[in-house]
Amino acid sequence: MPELPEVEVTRQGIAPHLSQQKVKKLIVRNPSLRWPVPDICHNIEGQVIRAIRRRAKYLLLDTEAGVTIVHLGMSGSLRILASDTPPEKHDHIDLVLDNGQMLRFNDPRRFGAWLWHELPELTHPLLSKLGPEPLSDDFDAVHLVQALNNKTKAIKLCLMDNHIVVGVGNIYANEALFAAGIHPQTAAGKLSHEQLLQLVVHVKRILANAIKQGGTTLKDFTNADGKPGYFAQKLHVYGRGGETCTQCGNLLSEIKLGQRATVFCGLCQAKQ
DNA sequence: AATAACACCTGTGTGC
DNA sequence: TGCACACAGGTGTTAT
Repeated sequence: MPELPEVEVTRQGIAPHLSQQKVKKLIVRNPSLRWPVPDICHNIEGQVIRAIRRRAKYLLLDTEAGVTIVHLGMSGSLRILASDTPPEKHDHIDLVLDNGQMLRFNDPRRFGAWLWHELPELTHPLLSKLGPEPLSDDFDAVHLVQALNNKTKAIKLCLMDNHIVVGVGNIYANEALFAAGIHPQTAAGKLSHEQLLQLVVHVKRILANAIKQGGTTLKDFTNADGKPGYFAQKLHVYGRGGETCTQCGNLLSEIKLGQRATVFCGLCQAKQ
């Protein structure tokens, strides 16, 4: 479900409900997520949630005692509900607040994660080696030139590599490459400075726009209030293999890159 | 060191 | 209707 825009929309949705609220109880109904939910996560009980941050696709709940780290994986979602709402299928975790509400974590595929870290700094192994945030000034053409220098890997795979830039998943990698007119299989190190500049501009524009639209709802993404996102109406290539290019009318090609569906226009994104 | 493939898991859609 | 199979928004781990 979630790429960076969906995670950010979730953060914005839950933050007002959680901020400065005291946690009464953490209920872990099914601890077998991507990693077993550690018992130490219960350290959040009795704590006040000071801030709700996002780093890459991780959500961070800050307290005096430590940080809860949440990842939604492929199919996870968070909802704010009344704390007496009966759990349904795949409702694995409830963070129950003192005020009668709770944060409920649902994840059918269980690729998501719920972890605990003692320090407010982002020193957790999952967070310490991440590349820059795509919407920050640290993500620019200079950074990409340096990070992609001499790389033979396909540019699309590099865009989706968290060491190079975080938060760009399969949907937005396809969309950004189309917008920048770059063939997804191009060796990353072969791109010109101008092409990398274009890529930076479009990654930022598309992600920012998707956040503004409430994220992309393909099948089941909803925000914390249960509302869908509307960015799917703006997708130019993702999920449109075999259909016509919105730019030139050519039929869009579909291939696999890193076992992920990759859609592009052979004319607008000509190979180098 | 860099790249490619695999793994985790459930739900859904397709074709027979 | 049932079954087998491919595929899905992610990413750490293992193999090459």
